[in-house]
Amino acid sequence: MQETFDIEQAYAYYIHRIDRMFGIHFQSMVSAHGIDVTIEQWFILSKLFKEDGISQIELADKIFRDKANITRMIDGLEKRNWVIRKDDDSDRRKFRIFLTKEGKQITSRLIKIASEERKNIYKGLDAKDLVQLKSIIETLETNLRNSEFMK
Amino acid sequence: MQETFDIEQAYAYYIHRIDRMFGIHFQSMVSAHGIDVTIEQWFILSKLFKEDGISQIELADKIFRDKANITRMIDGLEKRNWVIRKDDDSDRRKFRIFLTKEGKQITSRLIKIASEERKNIYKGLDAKDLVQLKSIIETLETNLRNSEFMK
DNA sequence: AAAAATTAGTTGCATATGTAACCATTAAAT
DNA sequence: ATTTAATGGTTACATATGCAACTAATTTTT
Repeated sequence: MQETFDIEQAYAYYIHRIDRMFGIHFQSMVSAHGIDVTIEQWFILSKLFKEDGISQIELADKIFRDKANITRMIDGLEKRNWVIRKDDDSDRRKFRIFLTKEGKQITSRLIKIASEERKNIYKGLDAKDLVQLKSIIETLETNLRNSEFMK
Repeated sequence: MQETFDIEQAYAYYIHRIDRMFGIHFQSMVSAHGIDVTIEQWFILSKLFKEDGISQIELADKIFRDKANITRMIDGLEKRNWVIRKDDDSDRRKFRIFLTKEGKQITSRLIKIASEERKNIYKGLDAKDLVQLKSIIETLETNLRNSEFMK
């Protein structure tokens, strides 16, 4: 068993590779349109596009980065005037993050760019495949979350 | 179309999340065994365990990082006496990377640790699921590689 | 109601990363 | 055979990241 272990059989490895490819592909794709955004900034922007006014902790949960990182990403987005922090009325520890007008514009552009490229990226995969992929990943997420090693 | 865009439907997002969970889970798992290794170092070690003596460029391709990063990772592994660089006889630009005795020992331990935890992580997934996951990811990889945005 | 514990967010520091420029060697073009 | 281009690897520098310590506000405990 141990002697025949093969990293090529390990899904974490495949997932890691494809994740890195997605990141590089995304950045190159948007930069071809003259936009400078990382894939994680894009995740944040599109989250906010869907649901404005969420807190930094909620964002941290969604993209699975720690809150220190979210602070710095929001700093960057705020510096570009794409998002704005507003105080939460009911809890003065919190901020609620909103897209500005410019933020909405750039996110719209990104959505258009990403949607068009999807045709190419998902070529050869049908709806059923994608449903299955999502379901498998959700199972993996659940198992990882329940692992004794995830706190 | 654009108005109904939803990041939750984007597979890059799911893949990114699960990748980060895998990374954190791995590190916490091995550190519970008193070992300090990142998941990427683990990828390199297990590659070498399977096929000793490959070059840095080959490693860079396999884990999809640039060669500058591989230089630094190999530096780190060499500093711990887990791997060793040897000159390539037929091409004096190249190194061939080998596991040392200690490197093989630690990799054996890691293989044992990872194999045991796999039962938990893949719980609820059968062989067919995993074959399908791999096949879908391979299609995505091919499509990304063929994209105009990947050079 | 005071003390203790949690929570949301920020900051500092040490380390990791991406990019581009660089060396040395090998391969290709002329 | 000499120049030119490409390849494998390293280095420098600016930026990004993970972690732990910290502040301020809120909740829980007593």
